[in-house]
Amino acid sequence: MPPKPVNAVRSLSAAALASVTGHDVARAAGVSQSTVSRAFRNDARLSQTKRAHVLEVAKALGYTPSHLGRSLVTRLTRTVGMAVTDLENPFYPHVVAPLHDALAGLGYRMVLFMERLEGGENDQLALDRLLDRSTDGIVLTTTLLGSAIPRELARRGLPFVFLVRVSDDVGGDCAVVDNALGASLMAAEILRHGHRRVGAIFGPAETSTGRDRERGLRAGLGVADVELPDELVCRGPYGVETGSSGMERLMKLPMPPTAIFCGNDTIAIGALNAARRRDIEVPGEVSLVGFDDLPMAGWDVFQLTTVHQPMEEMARTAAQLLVDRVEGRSEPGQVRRAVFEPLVVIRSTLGPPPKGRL
Amino acid sequence: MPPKPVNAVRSLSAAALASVTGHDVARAAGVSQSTVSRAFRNDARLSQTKRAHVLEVAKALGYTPSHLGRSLVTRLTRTVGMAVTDLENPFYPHVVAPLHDALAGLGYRMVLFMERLEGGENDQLALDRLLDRSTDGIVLTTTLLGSAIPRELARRGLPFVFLVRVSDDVGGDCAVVDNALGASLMAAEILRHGHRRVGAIFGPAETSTGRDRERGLRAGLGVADVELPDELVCRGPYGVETGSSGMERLMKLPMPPTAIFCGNDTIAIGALNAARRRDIEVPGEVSLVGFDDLPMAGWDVFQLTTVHQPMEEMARTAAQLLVDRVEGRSEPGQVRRAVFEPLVVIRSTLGPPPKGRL
DNA sequence: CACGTTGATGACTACGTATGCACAGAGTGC
DNA sequence: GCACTCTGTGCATACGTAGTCATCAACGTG
Repeated sequence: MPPKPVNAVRSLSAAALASVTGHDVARAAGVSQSTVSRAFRNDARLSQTKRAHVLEVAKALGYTPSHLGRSLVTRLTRTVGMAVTDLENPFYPHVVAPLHDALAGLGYRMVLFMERLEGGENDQLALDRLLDRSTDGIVLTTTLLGSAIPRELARRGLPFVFLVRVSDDVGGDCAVVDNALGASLMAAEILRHGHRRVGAIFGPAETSTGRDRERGLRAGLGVADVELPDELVCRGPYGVETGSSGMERLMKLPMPPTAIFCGNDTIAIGALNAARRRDIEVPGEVSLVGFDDLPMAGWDVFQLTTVHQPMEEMARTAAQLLVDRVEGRSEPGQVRRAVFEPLVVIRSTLGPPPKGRL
Repeated sequence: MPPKPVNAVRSLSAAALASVTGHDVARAAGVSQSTVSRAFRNDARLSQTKRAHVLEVAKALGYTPSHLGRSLVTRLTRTVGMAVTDLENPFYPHVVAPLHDALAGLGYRMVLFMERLEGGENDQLALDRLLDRSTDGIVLTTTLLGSAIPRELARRGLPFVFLVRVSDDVGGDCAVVDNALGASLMAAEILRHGHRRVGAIFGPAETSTGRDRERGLRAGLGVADVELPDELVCRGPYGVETGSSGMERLMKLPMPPTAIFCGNDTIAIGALNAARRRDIEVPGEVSLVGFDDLPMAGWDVFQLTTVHQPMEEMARTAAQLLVDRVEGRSEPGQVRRAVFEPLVVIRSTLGPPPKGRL
């Protein structure tokens, strides 16, 4: 009786990659695998002649050491994860890029974790990917205030650092700008121009930036006894749409504000778009300010007055803080907070209030 | 005699992560590691009761299967690399994000490889990172025409796909828009408005998009015997600065063009900025068109007439093509090219030439 | 000349997981 | 009661690398 035909729908052989390993190089060079490993790691105990020979053979065979094998045994991946929710927001590329470069400078590679939603079962899946040891540490940039993620990371002992935003129920190293201070400085600037009827389009209240910038603005205006009545306040996610619809609503009011503080530059740009659409002059009829100082804010079509935060420096610092944790150079119990100075950048969307509306 | 004190400056224990492994779970649940593995992979041969028990114990211990261990033995990382040079260019976030989502939908994660320069020793380092088996395949988006990278990937048998740009000396699956066609359609639109003196600010000649869009524009204008004299042509990288300086140069000419074709939207926006700076009316004094149709192009402050390319669909297709390769569903020798239809989007930066300058 | 000493190298194992194989026990048909 | 099939589980091994220990040759040195 002939053998039963093996009908298994074998998981299609993944292109049958003839991956060349250290053993192959060893065989071809007439040495042991250990020697190949040592040659690539420039181990001092290996003679230079043999090292040169091994490297030559390796090059001829097209050998590249496997990251998986190496990481498994060293228990170090030399990889850092970065959690971002919304890369299409013009803000994040400007934090991802410098962070990538900073990490590269420290010998680490960067992996992007983009998660759309937070909460629910989805959350567990996302968390698993953070915790599966493919990464030595995590940079958190889009954490919501009540997020379970930092808590879970702390519980599992995976190093992390907050960048831009923080979550205050779980302590952790962070690199942020002083958002409240920045907003209050901008409030002073608004007051200095003579505004007394001020509106705002804030970002989400469940983010530390949204909350702190609101707090700073209110405090700063309070100095001159200027209030921020509810009817002059809008709120929404950090996107152009929020600014656009907020602007529409505020300017339709019987007594619209003479200046509007926007939660970030993206919102401000959305507001500027609405202004253009409705033929509202800025700053002629209404002044508009942002926060972040995106490169875009300086473009001639915008010339947005805004609050600068030193993104490159913050990213560099976050990278350093995280790597220090990963490599065990930080005190385990001690939290290191890097708070940067905001800087008001004067351009041309903030002017005096229109005559007769003061 | 007391033992000699071990003074070794031991490589600072990386936070001494008590990583819990499948063996730990097995011990705690009173089963073997194999059973733990089977529980997590939902192996049919495992009884549901035991599976439930194992998962419960695993959850209590906070166990997450190691990506390294798994990938090493399965020889599949379920990870795809994406090579990008310049994330701060407003274009790329809009390709990274949909690609990430498409890959996630297919069960793959995405890793970003950002390399600043191409060429030189730097190149070898970057290449090594692509080839170290940390990835099942690569999406190439910023390939230069003569690049060694696709050649090397092909030689090593690592699957890859071109997205947006291609390199023609090495064949490979790709998802691109028909750039030449798009540019020629735009040329027809420019002609239809009555322009005869047309200028251009092209992207880099060493990119397929730069080359093909130029070719398409010239061909499209040629239909009406309109030439593109050298003095009306600028070239530069795909950034706002190129558009800005190009615009300055062209509009200072004794006989400036009445319409300018820009290599992409970013260049066009740079040109619009220069126009704003110099108080040049668009399209009153000069018409301006772009290519890509970034979300930004539709903003009220720009209202840029441009050529749309279906980025989400292209990204989805690229993801599918690559995964087909990785999982061995594609014919090894056969190249699959997905070429998408461009679409001219009429907004308000293209109008008739100014009277008396025709 | 016996004995450390040094320097260079290989054999071997661990890392955490998946999986082929063996095997135990329960059920089934005759 | 026996041969047989199933079902569930554990054992052992492999994946590619780093690093520990042993080995071995060459080389002074007293």
